[in-house]
Amino acid sequence: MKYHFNEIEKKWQKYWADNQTFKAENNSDKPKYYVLDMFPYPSGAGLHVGHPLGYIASDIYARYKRHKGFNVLHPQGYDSFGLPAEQYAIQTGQHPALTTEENIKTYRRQLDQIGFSFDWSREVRTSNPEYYKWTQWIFIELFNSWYNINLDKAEHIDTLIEKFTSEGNTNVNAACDDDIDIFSAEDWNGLSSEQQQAILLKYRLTYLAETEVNWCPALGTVLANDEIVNGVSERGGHPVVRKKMTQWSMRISAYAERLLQGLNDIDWTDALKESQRNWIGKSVGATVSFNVIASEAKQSPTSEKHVIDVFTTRPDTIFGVSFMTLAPEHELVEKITTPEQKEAVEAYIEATAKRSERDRMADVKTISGVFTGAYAEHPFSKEPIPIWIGDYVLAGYGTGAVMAVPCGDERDYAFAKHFNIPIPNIFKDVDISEQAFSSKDNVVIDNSDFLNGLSYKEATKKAIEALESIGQGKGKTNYRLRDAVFSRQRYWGEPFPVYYVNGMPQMIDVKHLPLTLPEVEKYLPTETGEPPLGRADVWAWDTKTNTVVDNALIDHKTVFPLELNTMPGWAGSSWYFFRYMEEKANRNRTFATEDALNYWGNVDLYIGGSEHATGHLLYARFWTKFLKDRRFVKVEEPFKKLINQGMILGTSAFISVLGIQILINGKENKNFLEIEVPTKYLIPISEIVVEAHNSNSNNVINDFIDEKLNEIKSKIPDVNIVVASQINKLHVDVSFVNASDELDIEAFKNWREDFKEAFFITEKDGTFKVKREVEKMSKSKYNVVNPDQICEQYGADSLRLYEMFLGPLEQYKPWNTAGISGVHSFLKKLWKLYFDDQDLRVNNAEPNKDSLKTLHKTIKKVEEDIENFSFNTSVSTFMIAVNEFTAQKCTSKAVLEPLLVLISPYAPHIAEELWQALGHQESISTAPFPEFDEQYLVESSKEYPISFNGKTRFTMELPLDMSIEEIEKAVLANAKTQEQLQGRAPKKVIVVQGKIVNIVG
RNA sequence: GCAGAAGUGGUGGAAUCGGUAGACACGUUGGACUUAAAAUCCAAUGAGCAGUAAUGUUCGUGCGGGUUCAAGUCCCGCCUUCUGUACCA
Repeated sequence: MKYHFNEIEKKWQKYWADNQTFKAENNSDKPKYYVLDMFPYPSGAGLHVGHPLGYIASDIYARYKRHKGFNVLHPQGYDSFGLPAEQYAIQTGQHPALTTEENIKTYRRQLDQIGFSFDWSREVRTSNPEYYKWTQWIFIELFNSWYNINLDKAEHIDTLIEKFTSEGNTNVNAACDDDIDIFSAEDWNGLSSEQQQAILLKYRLTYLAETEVNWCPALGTVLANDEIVNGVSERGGHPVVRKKMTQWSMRISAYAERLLQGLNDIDWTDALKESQRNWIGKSVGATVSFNVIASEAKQSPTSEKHVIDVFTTRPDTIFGVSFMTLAPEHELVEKITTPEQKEAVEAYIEATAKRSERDRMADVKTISGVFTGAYAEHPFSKEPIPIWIGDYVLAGYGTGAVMAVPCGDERDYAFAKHFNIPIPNIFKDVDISEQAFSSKDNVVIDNSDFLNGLSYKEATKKAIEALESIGQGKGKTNYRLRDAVFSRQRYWGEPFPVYYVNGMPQMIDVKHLPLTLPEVEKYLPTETGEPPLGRADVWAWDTKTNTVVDNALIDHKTVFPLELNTMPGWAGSSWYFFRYMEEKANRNRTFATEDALNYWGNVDLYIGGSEHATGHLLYARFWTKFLKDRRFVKVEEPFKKLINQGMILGTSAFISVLGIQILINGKENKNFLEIEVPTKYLIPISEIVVEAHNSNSNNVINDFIDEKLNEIKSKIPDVNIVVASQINKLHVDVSFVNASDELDIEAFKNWREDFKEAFFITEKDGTFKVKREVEKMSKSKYNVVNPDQICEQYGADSLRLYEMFLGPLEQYKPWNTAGISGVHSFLKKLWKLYFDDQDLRVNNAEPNKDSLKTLHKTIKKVEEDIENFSFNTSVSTFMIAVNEFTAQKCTSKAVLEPLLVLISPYAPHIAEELWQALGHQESISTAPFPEFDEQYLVESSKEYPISFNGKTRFTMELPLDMSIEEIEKAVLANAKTQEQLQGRAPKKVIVVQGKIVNIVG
């Protein structure tokens, strides 16, 4: 019987679906294990071979855990809100829901054919109203919460209102906005409802705030930093302006310390934890307030006093301050700039506005800045300090202002040198004539009044105390992590369950949710710059009927306007892993029942790309911590163990094309003197010929040009002919290239009309070689490989094995379809162990010693590999095992049956088929994993490598229990040893029992 | 600039604890089977030198040093590539 993989794979995929083989139980005696893949976005292009890499790895692990007796939850679903569907809708008018539905169908078909053990009964889609109802509910709960720093957790807003009512806010220690005034209980109780709401908004975990955004009026939308190039939009090149917009924000900063500390308790890679730590960016230091000295020109009795607040990690260097730098966008710049400097400052601000934030951050070589003409007063020495602006200071970071200490900071030093600003030295016995001294170790502060002679630590403490005593600063821990903007001016996202009464946001009660997306006629922003929901005619909230009603009914008494923004992509993906815990039947009552949440706890293994390091993975941790504070879930961290998979790159194929252009009397003329002569030739050249040409060892190309030239000259004598030639590289579709890098010329000609008639310079044997290069897989590079074709040609089991065989999971590696024949023939060899041409050849023969040894070393290795996520090496191990069993002519069921269980996580279809052939009625999926037994691997002797000065010369088989002395004796007695030594006496003989013998001398 | 990861044959990679570098594959070459092709099977395959051969021998894990009986692996200094990025004050 032959290995008909297509039939086998279809058969078992159907079996698994029909029998719900991989359905997870919420009640089970087995221990639980939750394996999750990062949420896929169903894009229109479908899957390419790079996408399933992580899914295959997690599937192997999930299947392995089932063999190990676990109740495994391995769900899948779609992060189905998103920009591509919306863009497509804008272009075609097709509703994003329809596009999304189509894309999901393709995804599902493609995923099914790879044979994943997903529990599809638990599928979620973020764009389904029954799902986003609960996303809206979480938003409302965030709105109804504040962060109590004393208890270090979020609480319901009612407890805050209670405090305000009884004692005001003097004793409230909350994560809140900076601009909060102190008020008493009486003050609070005397406020109007609107005033109270406005204050509460400053405390809520989600709140409305003015945020500066990159606004592109032409596109009517907000752009990300990297969508802006040289101050204009990447798409279309439209101008972009900085604009303040009122948007929803999430007070993630309240959780900064817990997000940081939580990293210590989770099993993630150090690299990933490090990037989250850097993102959170904790720094300990102090805030210092510098009073601006009112300039004479601006001095007037009414002019307000300006204060510049800075944060510094080095308050010990306060006496080293010789200037201050403000971000050009800093709000004080305009107020303090003197008339003389006005022009220069304005020009600088304008120039800065054109630079992207990223540009400003990466460029450290260019030093630029302008003096504002204003001075600040040093808090202690009362000396005037010049205030500069410079684009190395960013408005969004810290306070947007820096106290510059050039002797202790490289950047400040360079700035001071560049602009000839004094560099006072405040470090004892340190030379700062060439560079700044930025170390915190071995510092003795000098020239610093009361800080003289102190170390970094002592001086820092004392400086903070002194600042506090004069009321111009205090110790502070700063985090880089900023609150996350939660509004998007898009259509295809979750609507906010919010309506506005007198400009104040009001939440819709959860019992009236979901608030579903309204229909709009176009998916673009409105002409007045409102988000697409501004186009909806029926988008007002009737508080009497609790329904969405026509906008015409808005009277601001009982019918109010609804929020026009939608939520960002990360809203739905910040809690989906909890939704999977609940079975579909129970999902309408709550986002997940307590029983389900208690049973599954958190995700045991999470696999996905490292691009989510600081986005999704931080937000999901934030929401989990919030949900725990409010007792909706029990776990502090959502993902216990996390592995980043690398990317699969494409192996692009290029052909070299010789372009010849012939100018006759300076003109490109086909009908010169009425003789038709082609003036352009495009000649593809085989890569080997090009290489020979480049190394000057062959002139096929020059000969060809000469030949063409002579051809023309014979037709048109006595004219001035100029020939220009150039060799260019051209991407060709990888599907036209075989394993030996040879191009299918006919297929290529059919693909590219312009080469239909082209002459191809091939090898002597007529083959045409392409050049290969590794690049990102992308449509435009024609190097995309579709898993559909692979499944059809080689089968899903081959695809699964090959993706793993390519290399370590976390590494970036190129795809080359040619290599798949290796794993495919392995599967054929495996099949042949069980079937000959006609029948099953497996019998009940006693397994021989060698076969048992092969089996048990395979069990050991595969188990270790899976536990270490080293899937590539276990594929090699299978190959070795099958090669050995074949050589041993093994037919014993006692060996071949457990082998199937080992292979089943990797190649489940063939394993099921052979398992059934061995007489089993049940699926292999829960068959117990074979037990490793040491006794089969016990060796009595060892092939010792005998090396001389570290170089192995020959091997000797010696008993393992031989003593070191005896080994040394035996080795020295060996004739080959004497030959190596050539009469010399060895200086030393090193014997490592069971490992190696090294003779020195 | 900073941070992280990586660099091993023609290619993907293995060597998990400092102990026989190149497992397992792809590709290539030669052979068997076949009218032929495909498929399959067998053999060789890091580079150089010597030898008819068996074999011997030198070099060899990005580069330069070091530790060690022994280094792809450990230490110091560099180079290159990839990824991320926030001048964090």
